[in-house]
Amino acid sequence: MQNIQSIIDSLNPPQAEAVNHLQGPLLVLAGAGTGKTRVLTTRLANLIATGTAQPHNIMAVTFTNKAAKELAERVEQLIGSSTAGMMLGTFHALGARILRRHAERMGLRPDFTILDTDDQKRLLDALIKEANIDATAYPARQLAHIISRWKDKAWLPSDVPTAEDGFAGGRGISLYRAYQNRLQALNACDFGDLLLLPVYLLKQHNDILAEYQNRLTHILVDEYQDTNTVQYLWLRLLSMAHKNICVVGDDDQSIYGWRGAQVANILKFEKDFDGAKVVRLEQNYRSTGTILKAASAVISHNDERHSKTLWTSDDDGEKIHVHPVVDDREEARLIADACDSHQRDGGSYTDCAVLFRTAAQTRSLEEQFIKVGVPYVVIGGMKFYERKEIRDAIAYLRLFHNPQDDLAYQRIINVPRRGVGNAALQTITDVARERTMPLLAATEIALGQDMLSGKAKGALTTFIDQLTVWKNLGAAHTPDRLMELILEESGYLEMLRQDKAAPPDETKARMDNLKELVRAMQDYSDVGSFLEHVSLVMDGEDANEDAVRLMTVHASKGLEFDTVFLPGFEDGLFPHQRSLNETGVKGIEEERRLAYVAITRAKRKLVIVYTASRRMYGQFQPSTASRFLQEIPEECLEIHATVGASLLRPEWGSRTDARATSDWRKPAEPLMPYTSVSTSSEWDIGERVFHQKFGYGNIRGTEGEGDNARLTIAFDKAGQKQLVASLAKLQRA
DNA sequence: TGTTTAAAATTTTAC
DNA sequence: ATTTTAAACA
Repeated sequence: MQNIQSIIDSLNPPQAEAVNHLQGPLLVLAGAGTGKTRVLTTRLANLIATGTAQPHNIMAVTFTNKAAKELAERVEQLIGSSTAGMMLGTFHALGARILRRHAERMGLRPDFTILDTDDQKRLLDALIKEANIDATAYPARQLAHIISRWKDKAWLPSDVPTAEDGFAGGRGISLYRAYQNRLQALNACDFGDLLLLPVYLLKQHNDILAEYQNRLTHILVDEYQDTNTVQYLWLRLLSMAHKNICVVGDDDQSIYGWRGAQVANILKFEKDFDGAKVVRLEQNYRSTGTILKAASAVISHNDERHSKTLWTSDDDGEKIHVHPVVDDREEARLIADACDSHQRDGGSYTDCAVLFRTAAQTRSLEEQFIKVGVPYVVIGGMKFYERKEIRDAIAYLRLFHNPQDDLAYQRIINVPRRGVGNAALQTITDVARERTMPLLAATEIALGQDMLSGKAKGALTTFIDQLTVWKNLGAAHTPDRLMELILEESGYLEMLRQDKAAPPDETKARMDNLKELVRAMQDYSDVGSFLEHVSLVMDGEDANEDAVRLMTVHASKGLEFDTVFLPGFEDGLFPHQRSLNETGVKGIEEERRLAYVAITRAKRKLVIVYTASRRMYGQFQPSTASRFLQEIPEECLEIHATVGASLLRPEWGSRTDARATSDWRKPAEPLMPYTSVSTSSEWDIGERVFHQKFGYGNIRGTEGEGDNARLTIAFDKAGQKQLVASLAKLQRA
């Protein structure tokens, strides 16, 4: 074990104060780059080194798997032994662990399946249709989001106030109830349940609560500003008895309000936990003075915050580079070129990160990076486990592991094609419903009673037999070997090989992905633990290759880079239009915190880019500089107006033009802060319109609001159609 | 049942 | 513009 004391001696006074405060509630307000992780790990090590707590007495919770992993590794290094006995992990992972241990009490079996968003959507879609609700007007996505928010508030169906139910005329709650019943029947949980059910478990069973309270005498929470109501209740229940809870966070970096996070949790901590000690970390060790000044200026426009003053002993450093460009193509080229010259100058690609507001911006950047030949990795993009072939393979495993998993059954029963069509599936579904049993069991009944036609009968008999064979082999084989066997014997690999519609390189990529999956499975001793890994550890481990990092601003939280590029710094994109017209000042404040996070990722150099015109939905949209750019003091900035840009927007002028410095940030058109540029909700019943394909028509009805508004239009020639207002490109006739 | 064609949806952020 | 989903067709 390293000498903890010598490490504590190297900390600055507030850091040391936090590390030495081991009993009672503690709030550490840690600004960006102030050594938060260092404090967290050292404090954990100190708990153990001083004998205040044994590893198994400690619960340490983070939000991402990456953070959990880093925490574990660094603590292990400090204490010189494993953290295996510690309750250390993400909220979701720990929730799953608790829930599996006591599954029966919540009406589940310990081997329950964790559904991903796709399964969830599919299930809800079926329920919406069963309830005879128009799925176009009330999409499953939306319901999934609503239910998720309810779960964030720790509401079971019976807890939801009727007034809160705006879905399909107040039918959301009954759909939620039906959904929970289906989940239970499937022996499955969604992500929200991993947080919600443990809270109910602890609330309803005093013996279990007492057990955890006795065991977990010290609780540590990272990113406390991102906790939602369920997580808060969870922490409260567990810490009630001993009050040894230490939370670390930064209200200025709360960017998950849309996921139910309550900034209020961190703002009211001192009230919640009487006598809480508060420590502020304000010395920044990451960024230059200029970057810090810019970030502070931007965030100071927010009202709801613990005010704090970040400072650094570092120099001002380079000014922040601002590049107005013509369009997103030039934007991408500029960034790719800059990364290239950074590398030529002796830097490495890994120093550079491109952070954008929306995932959709990835593509144009990628294209340009490929063209210029700059290596890149997309972090948190299309995740490995979301790929179709991977999900198919996993569906086989799931059905193998949990025969009640109807969703997995539906996914793969006719993949590869076995001749099991709608007719056969309907028969099986009927049997299943009649006898309330899973589809797989129903299939066996249907086969036994000879209810299926020739082709389906043969195919399903073979399939059931195969499953039995795999089941028998399961014990003898390692999971990876079993996976190989299933892929080959089910004919899945053959299907990929035979797929003539797919280009050869894609077929190869799919095969490689499956090989990678098999390889990943080698680390697991049984199918169950692998499936747990799959559902919870979605962030793919990134190789340490020398490549520029591309990611959303959300994905960048907690990271730092020498050089940061911020493309798309435009009103309507960053801040995003959705947040502007939705929640008024709340929305813009969260966007501003997001901008704060983005800026503070940079250690030395920050490059902001915005375009005059951006391709969106396949067509060009004029754009103007972000209002956040105007919140940065001018002395922090250095503007690089290119020739192309000044041609397109003369008012930008050139660098040498004295007027340019004062005018460049003024948008060409007056800002319309809280209204949408699109045609949303401007349409009224009875209006006469023209559509490119359908011709002239009259609006018969409108449904919903904003960009999602749906119009029912009776066209003269084409008949009645339902169109989404923002996509239909309607003109007034 | 499988293939072709046309319409609708996508773009907020993610555990 | 590109991708996904539905429906019409063979």
